[in-house]
Amino acid sequence: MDNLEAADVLREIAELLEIAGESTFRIRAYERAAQVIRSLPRDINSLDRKGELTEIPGIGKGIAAKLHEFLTTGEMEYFEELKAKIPESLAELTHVSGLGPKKAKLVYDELGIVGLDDLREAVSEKKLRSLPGMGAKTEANIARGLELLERSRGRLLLNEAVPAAEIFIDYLKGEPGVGALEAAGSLRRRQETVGDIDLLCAADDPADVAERFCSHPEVERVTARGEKKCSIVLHSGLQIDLRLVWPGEYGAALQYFTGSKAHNIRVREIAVKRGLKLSEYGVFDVSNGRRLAAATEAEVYGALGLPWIDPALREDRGELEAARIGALPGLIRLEDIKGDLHVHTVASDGQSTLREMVDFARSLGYAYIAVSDHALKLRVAGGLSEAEFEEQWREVDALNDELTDFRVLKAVELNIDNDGEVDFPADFLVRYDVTTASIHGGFGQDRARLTERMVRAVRHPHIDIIGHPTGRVLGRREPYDIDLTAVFEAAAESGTALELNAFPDRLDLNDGYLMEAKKVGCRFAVNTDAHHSGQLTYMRYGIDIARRGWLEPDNVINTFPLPRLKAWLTGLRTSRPPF
DNA sequence: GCCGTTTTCGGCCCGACTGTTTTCAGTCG
Repeated sequence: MDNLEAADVLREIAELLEIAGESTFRIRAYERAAQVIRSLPRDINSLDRKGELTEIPGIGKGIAAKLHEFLTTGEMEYFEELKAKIPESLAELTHVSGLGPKKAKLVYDELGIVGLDDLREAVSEKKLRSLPGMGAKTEANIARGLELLERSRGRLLLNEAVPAAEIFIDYLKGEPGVGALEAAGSLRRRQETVGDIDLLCAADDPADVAERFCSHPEVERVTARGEKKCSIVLHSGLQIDLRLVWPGEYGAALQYFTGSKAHNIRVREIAVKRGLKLSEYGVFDVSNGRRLAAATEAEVYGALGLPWIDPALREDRGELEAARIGALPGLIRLEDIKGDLHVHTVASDGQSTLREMVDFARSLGYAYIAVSDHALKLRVAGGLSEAEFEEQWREVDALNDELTDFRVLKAVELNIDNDGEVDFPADFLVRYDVTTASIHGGFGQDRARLTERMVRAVRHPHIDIIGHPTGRVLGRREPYDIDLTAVFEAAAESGTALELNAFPDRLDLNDGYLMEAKKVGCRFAVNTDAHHSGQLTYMRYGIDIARRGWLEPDNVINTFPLPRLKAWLTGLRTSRPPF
C-alpha cells in the first residue's frame, strides 16, 4: 500500500459518506486527509510504523487507526461496512457533471441505478424526469454530463492546456471593455494536468465580453451564461469557464479562483481569526462590513498580514506557515536556466541534427547544451557505440571551435540495466563532460531489486545525473515500484543530481517528490529530454513543476554558469568514495 | 472526524447558477 492507494480509499469514503448524507464536516475531514496524503512527500508506511500518522495535519486518532488497519492488513472494516450499505459504484455517478450526491442517492433509491450504464439507460428511457425535484432539463443536463465524462476521461497535459488558454486570452484581449485577463484555477497553479480551463476577466460591461466569449468559432455548446460566469464546451470536448468581475475586485477574485481549495480554506481561517472575512469580493472587516482590500492579490494577502504567495505554492503544503515567518522560497524562473543537459539528436532516436539542436538552444539564450544520445545497450533507441560517440565528439569539437559564446558538452544517456550496471566501463565514462543514467526497462522487478538497482547507479562514481527517476508517463505508465526515500538519501550523500524531466507527459520527478528530495539535500537538473529542436521549449513546463516543488535556482545545476557547472561536475567526481 | 495563544466541546469557508420551486435545494468551484 502506498500513499496514493491510501488517499484513494479515503477519497472514496468521503464520496460514499456524501451519498449517505453524513455530516459535511466528517466528509470534509476525509477529503482533507486524502488530499494531504496524496501530496505528502513521505511514505506513510514508515510514518505508521513509527506511530507518527497523527502528526500529519488533518489526520487524527480516528483516521490514523483506520489507516493503520489498512496499511497493515490491506483492508479497512469501516470502508467495507460503508460499501455494504451503499454500492461502491454510486460514487462514480457523482463524477457526472450535474449529478451530485443527493441526486445519486435519489436515482439509486427510486430507480435502483448503481452505475454509469444504468444511468445511461435511464436517461435514454426518460425515466429521470419523473423523479421529485427533477425535470426534463435536469435529465438533459445529466445526459450531457455523461457524454462529457466519456469525452474528457483523460485530463489535459500542460502543453495542451497552456496554449489553449493562451488562444482564448489572445482572442479576448484588446476587445473594448476587457481589462485584466488571465488563467486562474489549477492551470495558474500549473498542476501537471488540468481538467478544465478557468479564465478570469475584469470587465466594466460583462455582457459584451460574455457575448464574444460564447461566440468563438470553436464553441460547441454554452453550458452556463450568467452575469458573472459563462461556461463553454469546445468541439474538442475541452471545457472553458470565464469569470467576469468588476475591475476593483479583480485581485480578490483572482485569489479566490486560483485556489487551491485547501489553500483558500486555510487563508479564510486566518481571516476569521483576525475578525475579517474573505470572499471573492474582497477582505472585509466583520465588525463594520467595510472592505479593506480587493483590487490586487498583494493587497488581499497584505490585509491578512501575509506576503503575496506564488500560485505554484498554493496547495496548503506549508506555504502559509512559511509566509507568516517570511520564509517563502525564492522560486526558480525560466530566465535562470543557462542550458539543457538532456537532449537527443538524429545520431540516436532524435529527429533534429546536432547543429539544429545547438542553433535552437542558442536562440533561447542558453550558454550550453549537453548532447546526450542513448548508449549502446538501448538498441531500440539507436544507442551509440564507443566509436560512434568518438565520431560525434569530433563534430562537437568542431562546433566548439566555431562558437565563441556557447559550449556543447559531451554527454550520454546511459541505460541502467537489470543489475544496476551501465553501458560503458569507467575508463570510457571519464571522457564525457556530463553523464545521465536512466532506467528504460525491467520495470516489473520487485521493489527491493528496483531500489537496489537505482541506488547502485546513484552511487556510481561516473554518473552525474539520474534521468526521469520514477519512470511514470502520464496516462500511460505508472511509476516504478521503488523506494524513493532510499534513492533520495543516496543521491544527497553521493551528490548525484536528480532529473526533473520537463517532457509534458513525464514531469518526473513530480512536485511532491521534489519537495522531499530538496529537504534531504538533493541537487536537481531540469532537462527537456528533447527529441526535436522545438521540444527544447518544454523547459517552461519543467520550470512550472520545479516551482511547485519549491525549487530555488541554487538547487538546480543547469542554472549555473558554465564555469560553476564544470567545477560542480569535477567536485562531484573527485569527492566520491571509491566504487 | 479534526482541532485548540479565548475552547477538550462546539465550532468547522463562501457565494453563484440552475431548475424546480413559489422560498429553496442541489451542484459546482
